[in-house]
Amino acid sequence: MKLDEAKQQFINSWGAFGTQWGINRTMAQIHALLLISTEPITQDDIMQQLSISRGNVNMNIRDLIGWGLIDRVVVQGERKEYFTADKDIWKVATQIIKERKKRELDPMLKLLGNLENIEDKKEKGAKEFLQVVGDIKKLSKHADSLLDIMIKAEENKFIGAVLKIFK
Amino acid sequence: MKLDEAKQQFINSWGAFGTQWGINRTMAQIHALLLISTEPITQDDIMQQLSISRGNVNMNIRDLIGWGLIDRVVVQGERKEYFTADKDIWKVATQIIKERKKRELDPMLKLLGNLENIEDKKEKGAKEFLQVVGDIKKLSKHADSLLDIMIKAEENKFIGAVLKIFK
DNA sequence: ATTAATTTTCATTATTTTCTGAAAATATAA
DNA sequence: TTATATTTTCAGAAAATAATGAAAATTAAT
Repeated sequence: MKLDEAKQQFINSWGAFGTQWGINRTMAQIHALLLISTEPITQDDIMQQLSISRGNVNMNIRDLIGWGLIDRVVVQGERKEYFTADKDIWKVATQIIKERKKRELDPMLKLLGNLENIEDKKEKGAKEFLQVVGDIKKLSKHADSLLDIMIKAEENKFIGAVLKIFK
Repeated sequence: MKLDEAKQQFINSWGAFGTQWGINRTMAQIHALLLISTEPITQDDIMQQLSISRGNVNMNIRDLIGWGLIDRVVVQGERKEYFTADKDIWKVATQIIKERKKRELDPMLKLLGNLENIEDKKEKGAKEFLQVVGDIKKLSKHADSLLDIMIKAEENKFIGAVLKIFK
């Protein structure tokens, strides 16, 4: 396989994987493109490389910045804005985990907490309902902790080493 | 909040969360409904409770069975089919992890392996590309191991205990 | 201050995904 | 076997999501 071909396949596949994870295909593709771009690139470069409109590029770039995955960079003597993505994949993963925790896990825990405050806990079926809700809450908290461990493991060699024992 | 209200909110929210994770809203709702149903229920029950068509119910049930999240059960003396969901949330999580590993992580590792076979590894930019691809591959393998640990932790108290140290 | 380049917004359009409902297939009972 | 109940399929409809492109806003240069 040629390098350009491989790059193209990487971008396309990344987009397809993104879709499965509930992420907009184009957003994933832009991220992929930036990951394998050695130099910062402009919105026009992205438009041209992915054959998409200016508006589309602009909106998705804004989202990616919101996710903390890409950054604007100023290129000396250039008027246009340039963009780069952090190439450190561990940091990328950590950042995604942090954001998803904030955007999804936290709201979920809040919801489950609310659902536990039902009026008549003696009512038929209440026990089973509270059991399921309680269990999901417990599991969510476990996941929360585990993700924190992963985030810490990125900086802490000791934890990383201990985790390896179980592999 | 009344129990019925809480149940309804659980179903709706579960559907919304599902959407964020790339899962069909209705499928998530059906799963939620089955999680909080104390007895097995029929397709007609689901149609009625969620106000959706027979075809929709049937297709999503088939998917949920494919995910290993729900089961058909035979009710003595009844002609209709009944369905239940496993209420053990740890098992549910484990099952989802197993399936996603199979459906997403494995194909991803295969793709990355292919991308490493580019013809001219001396070409300009090839080094950086291979670095990113290699790093993602490494990370995916780590994730793979970690998920295996989680699956094991479901059965193995010792691993669960060690993981707790870091919380 | 005026002009030109660049970015952002957002109403409209296109695409993708999901849902419906009726017909076909299958299974059970009479 | 024939009739009836139940499940499955799938073409077309509806809904949800994403993309376009041109106008508006912003920014920088002259």
